[in-house]
Amino acid sequence: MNNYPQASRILVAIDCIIFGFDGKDIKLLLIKRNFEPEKGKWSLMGGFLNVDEDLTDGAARILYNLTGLEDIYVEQLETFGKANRDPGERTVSVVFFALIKIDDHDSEAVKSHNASWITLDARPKLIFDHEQMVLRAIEHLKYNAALHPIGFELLPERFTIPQLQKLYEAIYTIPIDRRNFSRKLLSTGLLIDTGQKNNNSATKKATLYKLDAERYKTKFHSFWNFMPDSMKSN
Amino acid sequence: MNNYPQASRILVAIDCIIFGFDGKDIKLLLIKRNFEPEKGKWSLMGGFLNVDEDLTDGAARILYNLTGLEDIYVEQLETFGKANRDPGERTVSVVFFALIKIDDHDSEAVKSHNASWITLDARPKLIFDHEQMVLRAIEHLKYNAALHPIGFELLPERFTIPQLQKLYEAIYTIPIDRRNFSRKLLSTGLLIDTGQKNNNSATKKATLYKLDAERYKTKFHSFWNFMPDSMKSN
DNA sequence: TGTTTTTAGTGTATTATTGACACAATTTAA
DNA sequence: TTAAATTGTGTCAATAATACACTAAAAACA
Repeated sequence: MNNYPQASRILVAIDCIIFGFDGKDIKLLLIKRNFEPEKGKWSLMGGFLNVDEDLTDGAARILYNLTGLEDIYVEQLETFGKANRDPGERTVSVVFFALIKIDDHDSEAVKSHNASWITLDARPKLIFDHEQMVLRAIEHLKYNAALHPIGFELLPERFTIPQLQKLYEAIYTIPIDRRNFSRKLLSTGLLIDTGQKNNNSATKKATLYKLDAERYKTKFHSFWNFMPDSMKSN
Repeated sequence: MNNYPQASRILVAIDCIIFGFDGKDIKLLLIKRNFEPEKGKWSLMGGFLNVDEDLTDGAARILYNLTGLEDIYVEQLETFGKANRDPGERTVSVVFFALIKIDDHDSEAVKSHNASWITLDARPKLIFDHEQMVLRAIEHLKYNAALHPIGFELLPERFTIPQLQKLYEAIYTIPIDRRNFSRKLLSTGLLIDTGQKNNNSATKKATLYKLDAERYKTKFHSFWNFMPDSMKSN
């Protein structure tokens, strides 16, 4: 069956931007390719869409292969379609944006793909247009973390408000007032006090919170103001 | 040259959501297909990406063919990739979101494509997953028009604040307080008073404004608050 | 044991923004 | 001239954001 005889069939790739947070820096999961083409160079984790596979399933497959995780936070980001973006053959790439809790991933799977967590500002040169994809993903992260509660996806199940603040300071590379930040976050009603305290701390132990899963789901698309207005200046 | 022998080549379609505003209702430019497949049914304007064509050029080509316009506001919206979304052959569709000044389009081109402007809530059943695409586009319009100055793309070069308000009321289907809306819009500094008055009015003539093009360009990505907080409720 | 240092948690005064509403001005038609 | 419709501007109270001060807890160390 061929309803569209004159149209071009094109390779459809999937590339994944995977962000993590180690408590101090935002990190990217990148692979050093031990396969052709471009063997030995750094790139995003990717693959090709199969002809009988849903696009979202393709992204989930690639993410699972690299991280061993099935319940990752994923959004479709943008499709990159410059005619010459892959010198090997015309390929359109659908880029996905993923946030993971950095300690949850399967380190065996990561190792077998020759992948590493790399701090954002220490990232190497990447193949093709992958650097543009990363820039687009950083932009997306900054934009969306200010409006929607996606930051939590980068933190452990239980987290403290100071941890959350360090995350936001890493995303926006600005200092944030501790007291105003705390008030703003607590006023969303998203945080549930677990009654536990953080033991990692060297001094006063901070309260551990978890997400109010119900409220998170139903209010995810409300606009919040997680960042000071100065971030969104005119 | 074939670097990826085992990967699938897939049709890549481009579909365009084209919004207009007639002063009263938000409208969609839809085509009644006079070609196979699905002849006689309604659909979005679309086509296939050529193998040597940039994705954005493909979208511009399709938009130009239908509207005769070259300087349309276009964003890439989302790529739809369910395996069975086109029963004819596996096709991935990249959907573009376009806003046009409804009086600017070439009505000959529109007629020759068998296209019509159709009010949003009077739209017919569409082929394939085009209804989902439209819903996604409406969501995008509502979300982005509240934060960024994209509404102007739907109005003539020179417009009045009451016209602008009617547009926002059509997008969100809520009444907006005239005085607060005016204050909010003027405070953005985006509007330049042309000194002219609108003649269409039956009573008091409203001031015609135009966009401050410089400020529009440089401040486009700032966050604004074009809608009352109640729209973005917790 | 108590003092110092560091980090966490809560409070408050000032300023800016928003929302609700009143009133004056302009234009056409009766 | 008057009435009706619409536009433009102003005010006040409530709310939210910002800048800052103080108290509490925990560990290190004299």
